[in-house]
Amino acid sequence: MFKPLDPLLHSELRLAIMSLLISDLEAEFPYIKEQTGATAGNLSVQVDKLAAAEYIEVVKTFKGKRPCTICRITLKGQQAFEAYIEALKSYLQVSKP
Amino acid sequence: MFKPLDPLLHSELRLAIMSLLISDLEAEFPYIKEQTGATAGNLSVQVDKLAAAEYIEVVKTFKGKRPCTICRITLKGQQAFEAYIEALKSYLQVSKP
DNA sequence: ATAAATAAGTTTATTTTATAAACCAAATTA
DNA sequence: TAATTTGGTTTATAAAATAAACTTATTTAT
Repeated sequence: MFKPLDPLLHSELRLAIMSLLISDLEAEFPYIKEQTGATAGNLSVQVDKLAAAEYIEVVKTFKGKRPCTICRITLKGQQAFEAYIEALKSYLQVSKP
Repeated sequence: MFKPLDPLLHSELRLAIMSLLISDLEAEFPYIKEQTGATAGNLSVQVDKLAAAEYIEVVKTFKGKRPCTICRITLKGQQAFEAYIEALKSYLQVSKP
C-alpha cells in the first residue's frame, strides 16, 4: 500500500540539497546554503549524512586562497532520489484499488 | 525557491494516515493500523497530533460492546494536505529558472 | 466458573533527528 | 593591527519518531 520513504531523503533540508544537485549535478557549499536558507551548521551536518550514504560526494578545493567545498550528486544518489519520488507517489495518489 | 514543508505532514506515518483519510474521509483505528503497518502506540500518538492540529477529528464510539475509534479528516486537514503536495512539488520539479 | 488469549487503545520511555549555538582558522577590510 | 567577513566544523539542545510496557474490557477455551 504505502512504500517506505528513505529516511535519508525524507528530510526537508536534505531533500532540498538533493533537489538542487539533481538539476545542477554539483554546487558549492555557500550556494546551497543560500538557496536552501539553511544555517551553515545544519547544512554541514546534513551534507555529511548524504556523503556518508554516498548519495553525494564532497570535494574540498580552493577558490583562490579561500576554501571551497563542492558537493556533487552520485549515481547512487540520483537513483535514491528517483526511488524516493516513486515511493512518495504512493502517499499522494488518491487511488482506490 | 523551496517552499517550507508542514512538519506535521512531513512524517511518514502521519502522511500515510492523511493519505488514507483524503480518499476515504473516515476510517477506524484498526483499519488505519493495518493499512499503514504502524504499531498501535505509534499510531495513537500520531493520531493525537493530527487531531491537536485539527487536521482530523477523532470520534470514540462503540461497535457492539467494543470501543471503536473513528478518524475523520477535516476541511482544514484537506487544505493542509493539498498545500503540502504543492510545497513538495518545489522539491521534486527539476526546474531551472 | 475461571483462566488464557485477544482487542483496542494509551502512556511512558528510549532512541533518533533536526537544528542552532558556539567555535575555529584564514583572509579581507578599515 | 584590530575588526569583520568568509567558510565552514563541532558540540549542545530541543523536538520527533518509535517501540515497549501497560490498561481495560471482551471473548474463547478448559
